[in-house]
Amino acid sequence: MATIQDVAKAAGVSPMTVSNVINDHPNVRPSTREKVMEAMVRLDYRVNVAARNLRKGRTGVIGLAVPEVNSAYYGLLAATIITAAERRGLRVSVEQTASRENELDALSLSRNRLYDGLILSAAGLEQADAERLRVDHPVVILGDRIFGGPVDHVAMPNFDASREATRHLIERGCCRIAILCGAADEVDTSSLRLTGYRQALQDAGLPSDPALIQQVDRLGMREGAERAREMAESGLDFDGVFCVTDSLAMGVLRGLADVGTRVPDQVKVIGFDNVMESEFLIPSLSTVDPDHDGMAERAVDLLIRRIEQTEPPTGHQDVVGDFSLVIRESTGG
Amino acid sequence: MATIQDVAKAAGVSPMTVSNVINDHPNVRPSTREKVMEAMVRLDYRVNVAARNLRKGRTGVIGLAVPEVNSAYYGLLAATIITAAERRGLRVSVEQTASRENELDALSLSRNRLYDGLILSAAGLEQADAERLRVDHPVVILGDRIFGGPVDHVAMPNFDASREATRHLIERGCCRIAILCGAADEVDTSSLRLTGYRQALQDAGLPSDPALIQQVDRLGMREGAERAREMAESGLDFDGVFCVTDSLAMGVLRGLADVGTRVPDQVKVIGFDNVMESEFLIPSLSTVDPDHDGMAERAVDLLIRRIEQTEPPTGHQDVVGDFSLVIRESTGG
DNA sequence: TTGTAAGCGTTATCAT
DNA sequence: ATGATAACGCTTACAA
Repeated sequence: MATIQDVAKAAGVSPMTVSNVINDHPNVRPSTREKVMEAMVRLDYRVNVAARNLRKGRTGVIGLAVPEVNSAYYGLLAATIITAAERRGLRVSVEQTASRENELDALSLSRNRLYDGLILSAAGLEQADAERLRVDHPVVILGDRIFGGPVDHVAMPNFDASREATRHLIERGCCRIAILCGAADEVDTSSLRLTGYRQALQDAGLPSDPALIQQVDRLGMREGAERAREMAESGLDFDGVFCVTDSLAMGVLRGLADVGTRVPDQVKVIGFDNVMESEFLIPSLSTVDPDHDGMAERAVDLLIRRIEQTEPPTGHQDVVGDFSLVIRESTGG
Repeated sequence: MATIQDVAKAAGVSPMTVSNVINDHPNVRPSTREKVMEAMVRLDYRVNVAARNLRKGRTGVIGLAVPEVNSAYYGLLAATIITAAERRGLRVSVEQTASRENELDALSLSRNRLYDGLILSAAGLEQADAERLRVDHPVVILGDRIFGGPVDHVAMPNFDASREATRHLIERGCCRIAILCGAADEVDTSSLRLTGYRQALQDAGLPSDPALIQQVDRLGMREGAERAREMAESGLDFDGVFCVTDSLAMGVLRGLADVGTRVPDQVKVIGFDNVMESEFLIPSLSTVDPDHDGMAERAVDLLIRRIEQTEPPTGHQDVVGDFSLVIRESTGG
């Protein structure tokens, strides 16, 4: 493995000149550059990134930590962040955290030094963990469980969007609307969306029946399908379902089909995320379309700001994204 | 940012002793360890990974480069590889390549030094690029365009599985079976699967009608839906479709629904990949279920072998994975 | 059991 | 325009 020294020797110049050639510094005579280039090719020289990182204290790579990589939503999130970062000349490296402990690990600087900064999409962290976010390293949190923490934060428009989604079901004539969400024990995605749902019911003067609040362990397709079947088979009376994620909604569509319930005729279904798949489902899925691009852009911008500033972090931002509703067949087109 | 030196000073020992504590070396007196630990906590010491990498030449992280992160198949692939690597004590960092050029970049040692090795899921590389794979760095290729190259290689059972999938359609009574694949100009996923399809037709004594070979630009849902509509609207006579990916198949199901064609009654559809979603589609999707776990295990094993061996690489392996068929509603259950 | 010295490969600074 | 020197933070080899 050739080093800068080897190239320098081969080209008959100093290591510094080789470095200048590599980094496109201006003051290199064309003939010298030529010689060096030739030597680099001949020796098949590759820069040692570890050494460069050590010296520069920068890698040009940011980390993105997500709870799972095999999920429609996080896949979309990753793609969006990668695009936004690319525009700013940064590469992205995606890691799966899978557990709350791993989320905290991802934060720990020890793992972190490979990246100039970290975008952490946290599902498991709670307000109680907020203090542990006080790291002297650029971090932006994507998620809903932590506000006003010692860290920049980009969140979904959970309340407003859920209210709109529920209102849409009401406008389409639903009056027994169920919500499918996770255990909403504290401030998290599910509880925020549940609040929006409740508000919409109240706005419309509809009663809120606890039996219609359906909580599942995971927000995945399987859980959605199982619960939908149970709801139908138990004789629960409902004519609309607001699912707090599109994955849940995909499952619900399937579960309702299993028991012969027609969507949207008998029950209307709306999701949240506007995942790529939702457009192609049968029936196609009405859903909340968060401004993924805008939020990704914002998250990357915030992170870059922290990366480039030298003073200790201060004035942390809480950004809430935009959204719109996409109406498709599952609520009657 | 505290360094080992700072900790050493604070604890009244040498940097080496601190290093020994960090790395759990045996010969450290408990009382010394105590002192050092205390100093580390007090100074909030974190090891600088860049420096350690430079010195050790190892990172404990392997890279996984995929064409796109927002795709059901690559999401599944990433999750499977991560699981397999975790079992072997390695962390995985996922990167999106998006283009053939980026795939070659990912290979280039310059990017690569951040990882102990790279698993490259190559979509764009061709046999012509094989020589460029001759890198003195651990690499395992996942994909179908390169065989017998200077690199370990894990491939899907493309031919056999496609033949089985097509045969299944024939057994279910289809005799005008279309295939939806990418431009099959050379050795790649699409052409291998196309060959299996042709073989199955021939096995059954069915004619192979060129009009039934439908090539699309991308193997995504949108392309599947558009092409299915075109096929139906153009009056093409077909009663079965073998899609070379589940994403294509998802689109086809949607496209056929758009034009009022019933699946599986009028047309049967089978996919390839057994992506998470396929179980929950309406109708649920019959598909080839490759042995994802086995292949991931194999890829990680091969990579580790290369990482741990010091001699120049030799005896490269071409591994082909296992598969089974999953029969669901889209071919009549 | 602990410490010293040297070097991993690169680049910033300053000198020539 | 080019080069000498030192330093980034860590660990291996060896000495004490």
